[in-house]
Amino acid sequence: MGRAPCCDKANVKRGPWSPEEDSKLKAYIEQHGTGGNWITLPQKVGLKRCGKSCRLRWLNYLRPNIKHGEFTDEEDNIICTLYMSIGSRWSIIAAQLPGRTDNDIKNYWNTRLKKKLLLCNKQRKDHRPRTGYNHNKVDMMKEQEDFFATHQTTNNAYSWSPQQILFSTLIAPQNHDLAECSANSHNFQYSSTDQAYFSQDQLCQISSTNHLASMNPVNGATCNSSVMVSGGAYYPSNGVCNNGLQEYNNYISVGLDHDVLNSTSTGHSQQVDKSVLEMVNSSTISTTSQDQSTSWEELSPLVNYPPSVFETVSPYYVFEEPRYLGLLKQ
DNA sequence: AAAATCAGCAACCGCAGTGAA
DNA sequence: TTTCACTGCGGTTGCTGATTT
Repeated sequence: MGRAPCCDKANVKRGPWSPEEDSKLKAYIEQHGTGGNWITLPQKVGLKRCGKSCRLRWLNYLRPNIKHGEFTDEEDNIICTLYMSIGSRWSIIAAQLPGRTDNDIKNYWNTRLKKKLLLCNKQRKDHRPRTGYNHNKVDMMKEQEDFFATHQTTNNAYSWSPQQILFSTLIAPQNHDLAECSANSHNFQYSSTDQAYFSQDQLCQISSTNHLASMNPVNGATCNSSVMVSGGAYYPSNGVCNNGLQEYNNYISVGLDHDVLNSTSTGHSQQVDKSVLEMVNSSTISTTSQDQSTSWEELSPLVNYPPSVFETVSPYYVFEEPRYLGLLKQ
């Protein structure tokens, strides 16, 4: 037996809403509220619309304080940062942008922001050589030194942006008992329970279960603020968690070893992970329903990696030997 | 000027989660 | 404990105006 339809599709109006319908719905809800039941609402209002359609119209267009029009740079940054961290969880992202709807943000990302990012990336590539798998070792050494010079702090803790940490969790192995990579003064471990522990600094514990990555302080670490409302994400910075969004631009850009990513896939439910794997496997990611695509080569430099992941016995070999990441069984 | 293509966005669809009965 | 109505979400579709050929 199939699911009962939410309304009689033959007798409901579809397509764009007329101003009259808008004003009827708006007036009714402002006076009576939704009554907690969208299905019966159209009848009460006197509209030949599906309840779901009414709900959507109200939430995306009619409700008060909806912001339409251009997104600000700050909004762009928030969307990008959260997308890199949690993927296409539009409702969560929308919760961080007052007045914006998930639908708005989704459309904005799919039609404009993604292209904008790619354009930025292209311009950046024009100005500096790309780091990556084939990057020469001297350049990589210099880049790492620059990064650590910028990020290492007095108590020997690095600053991590939330997406650096969360993304590293997303690419963590799911089926391995325990993968570990250690270097310098830092250890970085992944367990098969999809959690990552910072064993050296004992700052945070990450879990990305239930589609939502989150981090919680352990062993006396302090956290001042949460980056994501729903996820309760924290990250360490100088032993204290600050606002990671401000640090979004302080990233180290690295190329991807496709073997590493291919080795991390099975059974992973994270949407970011899924899209990454799609990109890796097909070399392209679909951006719209039309035949437009964005190559992984273009997007990969936009994804940030925690420096520790790339620290190994010899950090300069890490790009050539995925097993050093602890992501492949040896 | 007309046709084709593109871009933006509102709206729809179907699935999963939730809670009441 | 199970069933089912309802809600919310993310992916997709298709319409419309703008731009290009």
